[in-house]
Amino acid sequence: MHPINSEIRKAPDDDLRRSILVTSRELLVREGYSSLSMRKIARSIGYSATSIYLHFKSKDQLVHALITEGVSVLMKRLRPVFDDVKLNPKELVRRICHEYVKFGMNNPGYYEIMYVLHPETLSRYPEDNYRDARSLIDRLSSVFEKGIESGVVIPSDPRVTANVLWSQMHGVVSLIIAGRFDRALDREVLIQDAVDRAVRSCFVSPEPSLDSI
Amino acid sequence: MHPINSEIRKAPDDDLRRSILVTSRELLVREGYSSLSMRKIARSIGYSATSIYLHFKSKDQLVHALITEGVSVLMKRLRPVFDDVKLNPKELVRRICHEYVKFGMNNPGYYEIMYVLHPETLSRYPEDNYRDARSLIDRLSSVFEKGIESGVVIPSDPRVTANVLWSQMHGVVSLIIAGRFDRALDREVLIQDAVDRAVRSCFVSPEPSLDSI
DNA sequence: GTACACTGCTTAACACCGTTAAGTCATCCT
DNA sequence: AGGATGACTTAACGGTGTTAAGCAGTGTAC
Repeated sequence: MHPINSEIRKAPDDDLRRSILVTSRELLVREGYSSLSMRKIARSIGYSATSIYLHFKSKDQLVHALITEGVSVLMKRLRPVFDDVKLNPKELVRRICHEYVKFGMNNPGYYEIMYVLHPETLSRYPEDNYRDARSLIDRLSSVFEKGIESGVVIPSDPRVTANVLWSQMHGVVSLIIAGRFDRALDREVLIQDAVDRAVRSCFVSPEPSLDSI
Repeated sequence: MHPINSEIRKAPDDDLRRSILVTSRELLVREGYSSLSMRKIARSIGYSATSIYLHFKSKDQLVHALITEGVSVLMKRLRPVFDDVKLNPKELVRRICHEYVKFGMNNPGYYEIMYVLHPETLSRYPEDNYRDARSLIDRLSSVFEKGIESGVVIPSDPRVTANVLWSQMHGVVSLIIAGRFDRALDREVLIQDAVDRAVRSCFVSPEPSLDSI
């Protein structure tokens, strides 16, 4: 009960844990994952670096907690779209894609730890924490499944379709975040084209030749 | 002229530079970028860590050299496909996609430093070294350009098309390398579907309705 | 033939990093 | 009062990239 700057004492509750999370989130959002260090976090909250280990077993586990936060932010953006009953499948998928990309653009720090980080860094990320991220893919799959039944989606394994769609969106997002595209290209045009292409590759094209019968 | 293990003297030429490159390439390929350290490289070649700085201004610059290597390996795989005059545009693009993905699968270490690494790590990568990578996109663009002229490619900005195609392939490759897909999904099916979709989204579909006129 | 500069490499050090072990001090319980 | 507990600390280990300074041979100039 005596933090490094001993003037102020914290309440006995585990709000140290909370302030670790808050501060590391700020650091992540502001300066990116590469400059997220235990010591820097500790310095920011006025505790010693080792005190973080009282609440998180390792840096990995702290990052896992941040990933969980990021996933829930993303879900908060996507859920209303999934739940919008007024949307036809095609519009739904299009909106999902745009929301996903927008999340990446607005939260590169979160995006990085969620989807870009090297596998060894997040080894043993608890399966439970993947549940939300996976449920995202599952909901997308079921949209495709129904779409196939009603004939608007090109028949294919809906789970494969969902995952490939995801990978397509991940492609644009990660390359934009990494600053890999030619600067002469308009980012918005790129995104629009990628989404258009992705949606088009899933849904049957409106066939004017059908009503010729 | 007295390496750390002073039994053997190197020839006076700059083959220390070469052996740094060889060793770091091996380390990169064998253990991935995350465990590529100056000290480890130095240990492997029997020199002190600081001797690397006599040939490379920084780790970044060493990585840049490795990136250049990687790009040339990739180009070696793609060039014959681009130059294969027997291929129609659609088959050409399909083969290019498959070669690109195969390169990523076979060289995750290279792929990582070439396309995944965080932007700040490779800040100030000399523009010249991008030339090859960019020429790749340029050649793809011109394939699309000609394809549009001859009516087999869906009209759109060819440069945008090429970049989006690239991003789609990057999506699958990077997610596979990062081990992010559900393990239940077959990797090959995923790749095949992604490539099919990508190609389909660029080329006009064979229209059976045309000959009904 | 000796003095000097140069080259190619070294060791020492700095400021970071994640993480573990051991210690300290206030509070609570008996 | 005294011991246990809990919350936090400092010290340390081994790792990182990088810089500064030093050292030993070689080549050149006088």
